[in-house]
Amino acid sequence: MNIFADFQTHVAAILTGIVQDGRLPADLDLTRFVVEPPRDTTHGDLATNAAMVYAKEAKASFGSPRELATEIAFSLAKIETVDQAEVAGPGFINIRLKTVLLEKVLRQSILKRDDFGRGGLARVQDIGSVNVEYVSANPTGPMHVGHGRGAVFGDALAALLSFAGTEVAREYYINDAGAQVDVLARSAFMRYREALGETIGEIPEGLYPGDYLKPAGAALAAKYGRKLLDQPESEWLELVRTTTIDAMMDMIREDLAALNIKHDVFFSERSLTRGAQGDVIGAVIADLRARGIVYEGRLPPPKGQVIEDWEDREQTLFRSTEFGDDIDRPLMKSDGSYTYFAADIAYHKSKVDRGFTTLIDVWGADHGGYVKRMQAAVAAVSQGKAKLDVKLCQLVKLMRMGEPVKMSKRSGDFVTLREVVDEVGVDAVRFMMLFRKNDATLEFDLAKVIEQSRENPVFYVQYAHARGSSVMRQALAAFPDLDITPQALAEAKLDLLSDEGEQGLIKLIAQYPRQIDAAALAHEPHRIAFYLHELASAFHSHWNKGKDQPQLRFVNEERRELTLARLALISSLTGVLASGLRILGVSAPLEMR
RNA sequence: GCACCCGUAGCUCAGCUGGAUAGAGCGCUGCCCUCCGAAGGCAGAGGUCAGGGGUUCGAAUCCCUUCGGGUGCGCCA
Repeated sequence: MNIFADFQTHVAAILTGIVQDGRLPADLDLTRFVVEPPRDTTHGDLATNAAMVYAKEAKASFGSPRELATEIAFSLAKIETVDQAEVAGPGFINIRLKTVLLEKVLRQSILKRDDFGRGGLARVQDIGSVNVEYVSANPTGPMHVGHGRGAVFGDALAALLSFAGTEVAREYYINDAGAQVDVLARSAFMRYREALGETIGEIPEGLYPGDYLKPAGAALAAKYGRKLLDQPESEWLELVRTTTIDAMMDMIREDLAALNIKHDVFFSERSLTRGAQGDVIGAVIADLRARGIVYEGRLPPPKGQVIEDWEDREQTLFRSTEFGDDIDRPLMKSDGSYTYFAADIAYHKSKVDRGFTTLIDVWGADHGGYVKRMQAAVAAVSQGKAKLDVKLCQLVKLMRMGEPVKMSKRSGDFVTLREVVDEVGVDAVRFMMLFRKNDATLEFDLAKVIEQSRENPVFYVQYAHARGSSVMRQALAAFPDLDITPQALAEAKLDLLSDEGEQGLIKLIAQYPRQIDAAALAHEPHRIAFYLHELASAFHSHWNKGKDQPQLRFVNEERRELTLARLALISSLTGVLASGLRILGVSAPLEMR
């Protein structure tokens, strides 16, 4: 249950009443106002700006926003869960709830457990089913840390959307069709020769030098012996390419699995031209050409940079300018093959054809220049029915004690994701990747994330969960026969939770469903990480008060009823922490070791 | 030259799609804690929200512009 959403409905109903009286215009957009926690908690439990938002429309019947606010507040005050509703400032309405309502929220959060906060988005609006495409790293080597950020982000976003009540598919686009996979095949072939005892020396410029191809070469040697050695490249290329891509994808899947990431669909770019459907890209282009969106034409050379071999020629162009792009985009290379963009159009059309209406692509920030054309393409192939949101993930700067980490040469010129995961663990990697907005660069300090201190947000949040669990154990030690099942806790005398700190925690817990909805709607999983940090902080802070004021401690051996009520709060709190952490893919430990 | 992203406390960053007196951690200053609910606690100082204009009841948030940083700019993916 989401009290913010509930009161959004209440206020909308009151406004509708005023509309029916003819004192507000009939076409009033009732989604414009918000019900939110007030900045200052002394103002009350909820606040709405409704009267100010509709000030203009209300001018005819109401002298000022405050006048409209007064009328809304009057109606709100009649709701039985409302203790008080008063107008403040320029026209805010501050609502103070009866404690029974917050107690009800607490009770529900205990009884619903994992379902508290779930499914809110589905009730608010129909998002349709969502396709999240993330990682999509080229199958030419192990994943590096930058890939990891996109991977964790996409995975958490998918989990968040799913929790919020939308259908979600997690998808990986395998770029297995371009020139670089041929380079991969040639690189693997070098390792194949090496595995058969040849001295290959330095890997030639332009090929992939990394050691990670050695196993692939050895596998080829084991499978084909010396058979391929004397064949021309045209004979072995496809064979080697296919097996090597498979090996690379296995490696990538392992890297992802180490982060607990699993995709539903791996979509092969190659399948768009060589699959059962034949040349899908050609078909899509033909279709768009018939609609006048693809044409033959010339492009001006780009300004501000010199392209030496610029050749002014007529080419096949996608009319992306019609959908907001800066320039029309080529679909065919001069050698007659499709551009990457052409394939990507067909791929995104496939998503649309499979029924997705919200497409989310997670890319590295260096692909920012590609966003407009892809959105144009989605608009074109879906006839405007599907929306593409592209989430760009910025760089990750690896640090150790404040110093930049030197790049390892062992497996190329980057630090692999696997190295980092092995060093600091999944939880630290996932949480830190999400404890920042996706489009802000991220400083990741390998030393700090494993520290057990307040400075380390991963530890701080996990510790809150562990501390809560520890309270439960302590309570059972003090009252061995205590029934702490959710049913029993929900029946505790929750009105005993009268301390300011306890009330603050309850109000924060009541915000969880709203945080989920807002984060899901904005496609911003980092909000959950920050919310959890805030919740943990409030808990630790209240806990610390128990040092000077023993009467605030959760377990009170003299007062069984009070202890039970406080355990109810703890149970709700750890439930929300665990729920949020699960969305982020971070474990919620029962104790810190 | 053009497009996109970023610019908030000394540092690293939030700021709930336009709301009330702009927040957190680190660092800094002061006090408390060595009778373990202290893998610390409390309090305080610190801001031209890069600069300037605009939109309106109200702007860190939206628009324009300047400056500064990043990314990209047929036939790479």
